[in-house]
Amino acid sequence: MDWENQPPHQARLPELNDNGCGVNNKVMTDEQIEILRKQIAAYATICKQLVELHKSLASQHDHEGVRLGNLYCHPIVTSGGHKFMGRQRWTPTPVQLQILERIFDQGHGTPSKHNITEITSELSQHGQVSETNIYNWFQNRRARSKRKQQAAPANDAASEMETGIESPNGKKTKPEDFQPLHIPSSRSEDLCFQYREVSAEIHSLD
Amino acid sequence: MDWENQPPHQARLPELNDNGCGVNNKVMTDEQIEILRKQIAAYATICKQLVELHKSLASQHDHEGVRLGNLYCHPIVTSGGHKFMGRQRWTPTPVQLQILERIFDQGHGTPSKHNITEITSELSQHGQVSETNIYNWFQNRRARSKRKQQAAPANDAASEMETGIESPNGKKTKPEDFQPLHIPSSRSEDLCFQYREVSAEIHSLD
DNA sequence: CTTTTATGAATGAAGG
DNA sequence: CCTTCATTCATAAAAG
Repeated sequence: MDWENQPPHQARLPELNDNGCGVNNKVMTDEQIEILRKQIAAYATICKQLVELHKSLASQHDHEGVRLGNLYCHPIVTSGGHKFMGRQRWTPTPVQLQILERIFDQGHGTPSKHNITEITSELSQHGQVSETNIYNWFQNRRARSKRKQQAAPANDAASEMETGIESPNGKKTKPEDFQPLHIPSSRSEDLCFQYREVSAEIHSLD
Repeated sequence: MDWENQPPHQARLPELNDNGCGVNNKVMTDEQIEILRKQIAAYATICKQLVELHKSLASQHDHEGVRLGNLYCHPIVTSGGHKFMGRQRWTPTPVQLQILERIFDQGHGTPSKHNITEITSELSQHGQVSETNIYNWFQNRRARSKRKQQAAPANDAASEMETGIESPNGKKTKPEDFQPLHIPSSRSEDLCFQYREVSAEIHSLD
């Protein structure tokens, strides 16, 4: 990695908005904005995939009690007590999450019983998981996705530049409100390809 | 990773929508460009760190589990000293808080949907707030109120409790427990990042 | 400035 | 499906 060694300087963009009017403010066209969005999206993809990679790599070597976050049944036999705290809440690994998201985004809002079984089977290759987990996940995902959609459509051509309001909170400011650029194709096979490409693009950005 | 540490840029032009040249393309201000650039910089940083992490992981191939499975961390790069992330959480004003507390104490254990809207409406007169904020507030308030009650008298009645690992010390468990060891590499506490962060970043692009 | 605490928000699971 | 709860995560605010 060497892209972080760039000297500090201001973002320089191709001056294609210089129409000779004497105005020298730097602006971006829709096209440029789109490019930037794609770049960021590409980074998101890479980051996700790298995390997955790490995750699965780690899980290979980590058979021990994983610290927080990971599933782990506390077989702590209720020693002499009548209360056992089975701290056990499934936490999808990044790999599993990606798969789930993909399936969810593929439109099929119908996770039928059979599909659940299939999905569970697939996810099991990346970590402990049960059908109930999958069922719940889709249930929650759908409900929350829906709930988010119902809010914050009141965003017209408002520009926060002039308002002076520091709060980005218009209505419901949730990260998942809309996904206009929810990652371009998350095919994990394209990692290397995307990696190189983005690297190059980043350089051109500066 | 220093290239994002740049001095305040010089050209700032708040208004640049129409320069009178008849060109009607959408444009971005320097500030907006700066935001985008920093977002990309953040991704670059993350990717770089992840790659390094991966390298060190790979080098110590069959080592003991390098718990990077559940990377937990704070900021997703704090550059320049600007808050460019849209990750801002709502903080009730004293007035709002007072109103909320009053409503909560009024016994209404039922902050139903309609009430939420009403309350939100009222609080909006005292500051920016959303229904989700209110919903969360009551949710948290109830949960924590409950937990506090069950923790208070548990001080001397601990005789019944087993010597289990879990030690409900009353309040919250110490977060320090979660970082027994991280990667055996340098500055390991800096290269954590969470999936959620990336998601938020991406979505905040809009 | 660093560490700790308080609390807004995210989410898996349970109930209806 | 929808609501509610419990637990955890992340961060603004407070403490040192």
